Amino acid sequence: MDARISRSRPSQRTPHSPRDPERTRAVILAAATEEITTKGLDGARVDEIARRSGINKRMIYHYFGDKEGLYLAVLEAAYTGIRTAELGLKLADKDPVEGMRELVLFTWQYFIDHPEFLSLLGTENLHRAAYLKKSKRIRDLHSPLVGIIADLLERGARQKVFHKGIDPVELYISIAALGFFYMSNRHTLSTIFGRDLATPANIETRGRHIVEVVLAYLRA
Amino acid sequence: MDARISRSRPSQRTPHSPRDPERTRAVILAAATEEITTKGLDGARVDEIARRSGINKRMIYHYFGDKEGLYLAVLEAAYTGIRTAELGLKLADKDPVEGMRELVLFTWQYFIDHPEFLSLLGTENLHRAAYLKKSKRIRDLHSPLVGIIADLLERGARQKVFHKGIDPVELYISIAALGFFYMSNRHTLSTIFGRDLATPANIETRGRHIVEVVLAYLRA
DNA sequence: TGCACTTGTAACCAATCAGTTACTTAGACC
DNA sequence: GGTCTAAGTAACTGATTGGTTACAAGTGCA
Repeated sequence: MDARISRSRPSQRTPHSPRDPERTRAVILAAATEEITTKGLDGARVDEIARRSGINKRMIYHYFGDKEGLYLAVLEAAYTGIRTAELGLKLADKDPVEGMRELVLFTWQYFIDHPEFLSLLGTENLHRAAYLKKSKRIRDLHSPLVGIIADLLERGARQKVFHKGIDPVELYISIAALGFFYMSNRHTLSTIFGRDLATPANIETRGRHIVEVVLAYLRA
Repeated sequence: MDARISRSRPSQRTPHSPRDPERTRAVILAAATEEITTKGLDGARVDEIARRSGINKRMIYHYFGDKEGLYLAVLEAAYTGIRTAELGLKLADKDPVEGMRELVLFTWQYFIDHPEFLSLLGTENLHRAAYLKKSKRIRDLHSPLVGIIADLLERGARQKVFHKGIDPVELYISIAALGFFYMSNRHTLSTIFGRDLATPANIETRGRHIVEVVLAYLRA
């Protein structure tokens, strides 16, 4: 969770001055993200978010309107976070195979580093994306990955290292799926298989496996 | 949802006689599954389960103890359902490639037919598998798929159609992942990509894609 | 028949929770 | 320094919700 303290004057002058709306907002958002991704939207308690953040409940309603507004802010921050990270990927002039490997590992690493994003998507899908549909902000936040994938596929096909006719969206979903499912379902899977999937060694192994699967599929 | 009316006398004689504990239990369980998989454990309302099933709340507590007991019964029924279906797969003497194709499509089809199972796993993972860990019944219900996969992998490697050294658990997770993620996250994915992933045509396409990905990975 | 147990109903209760109100304090601008 | 507005607190409220109680009626069996 990134408190994302901006360059506004109060936050910089005194990191914890009595009056600092931006900091207050950020602290509430961080606590809400933690609470909601841990317990789901219905399990999350506004009182608990107030307690954890050390900020009065009144302020939560002041800044976010209601519980739904707070959830939407958490959801928007999460999507903004991944889209921002995705923009850091510069694969336009990389070898297609190496570029694809990098993209797959980037996606995998993002899921490892941001389990709260996985939980949030789980919650949102339980609600049939009702809140996501409400947020024009998020819907306009297109992922650059599909475009990057399409470019890599095209160049790879021209160089005859990838086969032709691969749908970039279908591929993107598969790349995400191979990592997402492993991490988001690690608790039930670990229990059923009697092995902890979240150890560094197993996570490392999984990363190599995902790359292998994807590259094998692409191969000409 | 399968009411699973047993061979007990009352249920058979009069399908809807005033006294029929097994039917009552089954009806409650069906309504609870619907409610819990639709709204999650915390979003589910016991009163609503009573209303939907047409059975008094008192009876729910009589048969299942409390809300948690009811949830556990739903979870156990869901796992029993998939394990039972898996036992129907007889691939011991099939060609490895054809057997694997059949196994992949079986898994995919199961997810299509049982969206409630996907939601339930989502809910359970949000709770870090706390309830699954409590249920010895479920933990003892081993999936035969890992064994079937191990057998197919071994025979495929001997026939030189699959490469060697593939971990059956890692592969099982990937097979499940490629279908699970697509279906369980279809609401957010459909919204983000602006195309309905759940149309029969798209589901059909996805099934072919999953088979391709898995078989390409296995290839010697 | 009568007794014990199971199935079932409706009304109730204590706790919880999202959201509000009345009030205080700090700073900004004149 | 006085006034206006935003930031902040604590206590409250109405509705909901998991769970209970008191009670009725059907069933099996001695």
